[in-house]
Amino acid sequence: MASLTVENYLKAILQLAAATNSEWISTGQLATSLSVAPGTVTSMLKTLSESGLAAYKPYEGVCLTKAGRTLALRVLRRHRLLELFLVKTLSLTWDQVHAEAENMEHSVSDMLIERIDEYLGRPETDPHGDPIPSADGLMRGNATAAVPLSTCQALSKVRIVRVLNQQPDFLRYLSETGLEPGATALVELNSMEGGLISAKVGRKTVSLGHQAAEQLLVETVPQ
Amino acid sequence: MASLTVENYLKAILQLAAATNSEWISTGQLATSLSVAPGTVTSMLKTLSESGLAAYKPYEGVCLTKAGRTLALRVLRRHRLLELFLVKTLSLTWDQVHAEAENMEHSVSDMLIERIDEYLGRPETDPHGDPIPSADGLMRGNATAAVPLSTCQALSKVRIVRVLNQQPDFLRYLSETGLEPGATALVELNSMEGGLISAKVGRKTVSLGHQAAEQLLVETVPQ
DNA sequence: CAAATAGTTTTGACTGGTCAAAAAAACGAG
DNA sequence: CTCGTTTTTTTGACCAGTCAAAACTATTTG
Repeated sequence: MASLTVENYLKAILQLAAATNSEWISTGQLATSLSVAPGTVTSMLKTLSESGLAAYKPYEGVCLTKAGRTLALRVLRRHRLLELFLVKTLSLTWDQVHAEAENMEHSVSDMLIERIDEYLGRPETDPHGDPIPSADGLMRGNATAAVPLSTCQALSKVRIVRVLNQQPDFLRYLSETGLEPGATALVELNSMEGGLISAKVGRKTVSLGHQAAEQLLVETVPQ
Repeated sequence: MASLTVENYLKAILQLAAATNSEWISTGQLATSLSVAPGTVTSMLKTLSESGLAAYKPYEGVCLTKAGRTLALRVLRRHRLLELFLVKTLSLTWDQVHAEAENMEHSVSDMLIERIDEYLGRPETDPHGDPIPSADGLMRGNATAAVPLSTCQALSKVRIVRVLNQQPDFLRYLSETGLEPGATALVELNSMEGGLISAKVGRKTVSLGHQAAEQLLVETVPQ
């Protein structure tokens, strides 16, 4: 059984890889992401390498092996199913569940996760629109052509499908303005120079900085 | 924050104290109950003592302080609310939830427990009939005069209110025979010599050894 | 009451995870 | 290409939790 710590390292590698579009992750990136000293990461990477969960090249970085990737996806699956489960059963808001699931994801059995999956009707995505890896350890779907809101032309009509940033404050702001997964919006302005984008959602117009808009993935809706 | 290990030691002390009706618990009892070497217990007891969670007298044993008792009850509260929550939402059977809650009880926030408590309608007992400590760290109720089934006279009518043993196999056997909390039974025979007790539950008659019957707490029902 | 036994504590050692600080390697700018 | 900066690794240390086995204390029993 992989320890809680190992699970967290694997998950961090997986998510950094996804966020940066590159298999290999540096020691420093991991140290920052896990809030741990660089030396600690180095020693853990050797451990992961020895147990066949990651490939580690000194001074180059680390990359998950098949086994490591599968394990990381299992953790992610637990995390996302737990998030959705808490939202559905206890009506928690989506900004509350991330931290909660972070703790619980290491202490629920496969049996329980299977029951939750069944209860929820085998969902494909969690409350943030993040895809839920399948039980056999594969990251599925994601076939939809989602693009960052920041790249959308004025006058395009879009549906929000995913929010990358999980910070509670940010999520609460999105809730207040109605920019939740599933909602549709009409882009009214996208100004490179001003570094902001405005969209009409419901009857209100919302403006976001580009940095924030990059965190929202949308798909265009035929008008 | 108390570590997972500290929480488990405190909980074990509390439960051994309840099971043996004595404040003071010996090193050996704890070692057995936690499946750990006696020496390990000794060193942990010193730690607990230093952090003011338990009073430790060498060669005598250990006893929870007020603070330790409160913390232990909080863990127990989390455990029992989780059990009930899993039974209610996912229709798990009561023999499945104990092990699951054992793992989860250390990784759920107070906020989540409060929401679960609310969702369940502030229940007083878990699926085994064990009382749920209140949010302010008190073991409540238990005022009902529950006695072991093994002490009941023939012809008395009883309602099962609590099952002390949490072993899945035992619980599954109880389910099969209908001896679950809430069920009523008519004692037909209680033989000291034979060491067994028979009761009619539903339309079937069930026989139990005295040792098993001690694990079932019942209250007598006016006929 | 003394000797045997049962229970407890001490000792020394180990693992997993962590840090700070020193040493080494890689990189980038002139 | 070389010097200085950044990044990474090494080193040595620490803490929590654990064990096995030796030393010790308490209890029972002959």
